[in-house]
Amino acid sequence: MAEVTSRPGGENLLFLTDDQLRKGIEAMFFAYRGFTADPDRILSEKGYGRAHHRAVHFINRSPGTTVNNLLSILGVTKQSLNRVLRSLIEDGLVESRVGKRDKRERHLFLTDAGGALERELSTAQRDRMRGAFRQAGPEAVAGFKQVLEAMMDGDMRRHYARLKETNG
Amino acid sequence: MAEVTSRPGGENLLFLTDDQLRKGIEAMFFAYRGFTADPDRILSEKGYGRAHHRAVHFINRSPGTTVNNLLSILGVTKQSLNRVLRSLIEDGLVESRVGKRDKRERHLFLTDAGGALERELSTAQRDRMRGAFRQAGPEAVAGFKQVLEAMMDGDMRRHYARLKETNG
DNA sequence: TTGGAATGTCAACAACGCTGACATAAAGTC
DNA sequence: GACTTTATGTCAGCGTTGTTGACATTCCAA
Repeated sequence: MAEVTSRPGGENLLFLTDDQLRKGIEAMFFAYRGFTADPDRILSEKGYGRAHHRAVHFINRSPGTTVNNLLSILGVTKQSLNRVLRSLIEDGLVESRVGKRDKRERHLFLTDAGGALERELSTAQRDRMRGAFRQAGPEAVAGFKQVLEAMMDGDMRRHYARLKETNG
Repeated sequence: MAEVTSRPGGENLLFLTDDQLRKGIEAMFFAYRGFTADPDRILSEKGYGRAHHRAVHFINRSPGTTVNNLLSILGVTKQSLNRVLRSLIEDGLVESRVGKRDKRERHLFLTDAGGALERELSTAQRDRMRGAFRQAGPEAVAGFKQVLEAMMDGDMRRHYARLKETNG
């Protein structure tokens, strides 16, 4: 698989060799560790985990979102999310309000304390991302986002696209 | 944070706004789900998890590696890795050979069956990566790798750099 | 009004991180 | 040879976060 791959168009497809793909896979693995390292440290000090971070992040992004909507974004079962939400509500970081039109629904909001945790976590994660972006430069960042978006499953790409348009 | 940020050099640093960083963070989250989705499906059918995939991947990449080396690559505790290795050895996917020079060490190898599982998993993951790479194009892929490498912790970047030079 | 769909909660279980304590065996040191 | 350190592994136990199953509530449509 080390030969030059080419297509009718004549473009060089060396970047699609198994070896290049393997490097991409390992880069994703190692980079994701860095991506989560800083929030993980903060969370473990407070007795929370990554699932709490994700819930807090997306509630902050879409205040008033329902449990069901959060489920489809996070891609976990409602039972798994429920456990996390319960602890966040008990600790006063998240508020759950019964829906007005549909009383089955619970609308989720961050409290002031929840907002503070969200800022602490997102600041740490943004600092890491900013360092990487600055080091790599704007063209690299554009490519980074293109590849990541192409790697998503359809459902996730839809969620990503919707959130992209929501300024934070 | 919506203003244009600029530096003495005069370059436009709009790509470092909080909003752009937030998009990068969400892209990482959603893309990583896609990245692991296909192997996860295969693994769950066989009663394994992601930890087994990682072990099999890196043993394949560095046949004869020691448990200790694997630990530092994977960044988990020996107890956690041991649980995974034990099941892989019991199931005949991994072979553990006592070191010749240093008999305390165990050198790890994939058996034929282990190699077959590795190929099945890496083929699925490469297919996804290939689709994303092809869709995004070579310049985007170069940027993707630059940003990911800049996002890694120092230890992980060292492991990544060493593996990059090893053809697979 | 009654039955099914949607929504969310509670209980129990599995995978896989973690720490701590301890056993074994080999290497290097005194 | 005795001692210490290093490498590996086991056992026990715990926490987070996935999973499925059972169930209560609410809404809507037949």
